[in-house]
Amino acid sequence: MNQETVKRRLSSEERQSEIIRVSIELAAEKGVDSVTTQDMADAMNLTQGAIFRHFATKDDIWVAVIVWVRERLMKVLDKAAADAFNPLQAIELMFFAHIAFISKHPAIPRLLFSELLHKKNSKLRQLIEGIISGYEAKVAGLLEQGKAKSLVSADLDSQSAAVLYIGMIQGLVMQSSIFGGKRALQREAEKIFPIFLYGVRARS
Amino acid sequence: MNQETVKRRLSSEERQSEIIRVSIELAAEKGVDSVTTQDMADAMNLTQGAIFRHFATKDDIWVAVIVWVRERLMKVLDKAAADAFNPLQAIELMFFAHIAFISKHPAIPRLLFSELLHKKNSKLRQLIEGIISGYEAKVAGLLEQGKAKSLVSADLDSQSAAVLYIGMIQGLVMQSSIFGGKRALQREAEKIFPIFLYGVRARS
DNA sequence: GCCAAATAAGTAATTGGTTACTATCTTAGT
DNA sequence: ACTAAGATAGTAACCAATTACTTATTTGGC
Repeated sequence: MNQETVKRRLSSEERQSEIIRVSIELAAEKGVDSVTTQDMADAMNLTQGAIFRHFATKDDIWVAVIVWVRERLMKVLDKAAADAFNPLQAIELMFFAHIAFISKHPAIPRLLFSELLHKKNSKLRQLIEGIISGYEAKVAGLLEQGKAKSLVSADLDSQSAAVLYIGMIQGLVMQSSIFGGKRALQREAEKIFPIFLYGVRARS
Repeated sequence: MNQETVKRRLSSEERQSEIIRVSIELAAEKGVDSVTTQDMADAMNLTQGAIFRHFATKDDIWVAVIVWVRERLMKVLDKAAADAFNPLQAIELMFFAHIAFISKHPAIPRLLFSELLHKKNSKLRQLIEGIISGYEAKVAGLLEQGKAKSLVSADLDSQSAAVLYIGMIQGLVMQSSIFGGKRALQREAEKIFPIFLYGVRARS
């Protein structure tokens, strides 16, 4: 046994982080619903039962994953928006920051936009709903600010535009899931965003 | 036992149709992945084993469901597009026909846009990919026709616009899945489509 | 038109496999 | 030596698929 495969014991906190990490990886590979606790254990050279030293139930793992995603995603989005000179640019920077985030973590959209929603688990459902409706509210708010600065069409329905914004991301994810890898996602994002922009921009 | 509950034997063809029907219903209620053959059997007052007189495997059921959806959806879309006076109107009519179709069969988007894609089952994956890419091609083609008639901006990327179109539907589905029922879906659709339209239309 | 034989739909029970979760024992790290 | 992480070996529930058997429906020869 070399240094690499020596079995070290980690603190529960460290293991929780590792479980969250491998869960996201595995979800990217084979879909959220088909990730088993055995898969997780295998991915970190642990026995299946050991998982339950650190999480009481499997659902708790997904809750922790979603919380992790929320924190990271919000940080990325806020940071991107902070660099903008105007509300419309803030939306643009957020969009491309989100796409870059997805490129790095392909499981994210699958976690937020998929079947997980429809399980009875209300904690998970509530979390995901909170993230998405919060996101929509943020986009809609920026669009309203854009209206005040005459950057955005005055008769635009901001809420609907925010739905279109979210859908744009979903569409891109589906596109790349069907046709290709990460590079395609970035490239397609650059082509699709101007269409959205024309849709919301103040007409001259 | 009254007339209603008398157990009649149905031909395999009839049973297959019934299995497809209840599978779609159940998928709408509890998500595709959590529909069991027992659920199906219960929903049609049959024993679980009897399902396998009519389909060799459970996957074959989902394949049949997707084929059914493809046929119905394509019929609905073609019919809608046929009534249009120009390519842009064709896209609009298709869009609202699709929304109406989803309102009637809420499981449809969940079947096409969900985890089912990511299973190894290549037959299913191929089918769904075919439907979506065919749909995109149809929308992109109409947009190209729109360009020829100067209805659509000449510098529009039709393929990307088609992705946005698909995403618009996904966004609406997610919206209504989170916030509400069918009426909301139709109403939101009417508010969101003009934004897409402004995005692709020829600028004056 | 009748009826026995063939066919096919349905039942009940079971099989083999998977999965989340647990009880008990072991051992690494401090 | 004590504590907490991990191993081992379960259990109960669930699920797709199969088997042996039953019964409804169809069909072909008269």
